[in-house]
Amino acid sequence: MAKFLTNRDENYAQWYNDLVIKADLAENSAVRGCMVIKPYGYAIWEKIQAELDKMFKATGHVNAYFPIFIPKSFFSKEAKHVEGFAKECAIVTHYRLKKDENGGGIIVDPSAKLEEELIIRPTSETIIWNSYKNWIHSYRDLPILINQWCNVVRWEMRTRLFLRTSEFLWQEGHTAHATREEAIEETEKMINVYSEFAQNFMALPVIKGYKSETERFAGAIDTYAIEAIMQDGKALQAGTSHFLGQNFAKAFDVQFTDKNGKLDYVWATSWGLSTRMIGALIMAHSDNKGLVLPPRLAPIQVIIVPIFKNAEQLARISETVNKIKPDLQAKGISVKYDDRDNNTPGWKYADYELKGVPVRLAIGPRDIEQGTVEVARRDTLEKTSIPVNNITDHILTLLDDIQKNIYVKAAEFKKANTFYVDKWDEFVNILDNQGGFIMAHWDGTAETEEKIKNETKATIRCIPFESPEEDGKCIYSGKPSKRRVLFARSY
RNA sequence: CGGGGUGUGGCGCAGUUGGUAGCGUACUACGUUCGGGACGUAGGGGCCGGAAGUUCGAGUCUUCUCACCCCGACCA
Repeated sequence: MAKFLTNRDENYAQWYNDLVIKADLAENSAVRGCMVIKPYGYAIWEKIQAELDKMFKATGHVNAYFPIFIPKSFFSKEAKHVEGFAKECAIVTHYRLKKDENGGGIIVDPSAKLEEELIIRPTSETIIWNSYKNWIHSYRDLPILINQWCNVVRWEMRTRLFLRTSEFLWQEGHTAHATREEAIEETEKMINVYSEFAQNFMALPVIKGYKSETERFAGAIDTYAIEAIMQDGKALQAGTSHFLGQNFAKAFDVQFTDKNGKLDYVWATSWGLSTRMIGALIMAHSDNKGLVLPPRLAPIQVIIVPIFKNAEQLARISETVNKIKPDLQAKGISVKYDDRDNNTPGWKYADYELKGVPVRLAIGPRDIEQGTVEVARRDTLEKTSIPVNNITDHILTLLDDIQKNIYVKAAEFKKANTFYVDKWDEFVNILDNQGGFIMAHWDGTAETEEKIKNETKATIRCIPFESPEEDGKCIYSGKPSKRRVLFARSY
């Protein structure tokens, strides 16, 4: 058994941390709160980027790049926005170092103080809308549908690999529209893109919904989010899409002339998804043997392990591998052949299981004799012997099966851990003892939301789009409510 | 910023009443192994986070300091 991993059921947080390190996804860096994303972890991010980027392009978006530095004055133009981010900003105040006259070291040159400090972007609405001001004059300039892939910095007090780091990678879309309706449509479109991505690629079932006013993005009129459940019953916000109204247009004075020659402020949206998704991927599917990656995001989909006693045997096995590997690759499957002789097959099995490679092929002398390949799937750990001549087709369907199975498993987990609760005792009891998603009535006030948060650490994750209207009473205050909202403790 | 903890070969750890550093693992070489994390033999690698002090002598005692981790408040 996984003697190198902390047991998931004994210490979930430690299991997660161990897994990130042992699977070689990332490590802590010399800079507090910042991680080094190692090649295997970055390869997952590249997969996420590639798929999302395709989806963005397919919905009419283009990529661009804006500066990492934002003049301090830009930030204060939108009141709620600055309020929301002020407490976690990194600020550049100088642009030069010099030798310390008193010691051997190097100090900040006091004479190189910036006229205006620069904020390292925690998000780019301000710098982008400052540009949009110059780009937009007429309704003919709209819509602008731009995305950028970049890093952002939010000076968090406590950090965890992938889930919350001071610097993280993400994409942020920033769109500008002529009408309120169009902007809302865009906001909805993008939360749907995220939701489809989560379900189809990450094998992660999510709940789409509105954020309550207190949980809303700083500066947004409305925030839509997708929320996923992790194996410890906690919720993880996996992506957000914001309807910004005319807030940023007004803050940056971005007006356009409409078809009737009338001047109006531009309508905006923004939406983002970050490297945090890798954390979600890990926490949603993995087990005590290590990662379980959905095939569609796995950097290596098929690993081939030869079993050999000597060079001649390896040569014969390699002959077979050299036939099947190109076939698999021709079908777009990423395959690695691990013919290193410094580890035993057993060691390699354990290692690739730790790394979550969906399918493992083992080929030994016995297989060569019988014309078979041993196929092992990571999700169920089942092993079967398959004739070598139809291995490609078998693996193609197997990868699909695994993708589906991981999704179904996660969906069943979500269902089994979603509770419809009407009594406060039960609400508290579930949170304390098993966790999970709780669908309960809420009176719609920030006061009640705050009280529930203080007493249980549970927050309103979202007001689900698909929550049907039903008469009920607030779980906390007993006041009337029209629909259930999603409560959970969260990351 | 509050509470707790840890700093000793790359990693994980031990180190007794103070006596001049050891184990596991990883690494290197050779040999035997190889169908679920192999084994043997031989090697290389550490001024014990930093500073000051006590002492004939400090990984160990004292004081100060730095860093990191975990739990809370803040957050994608």
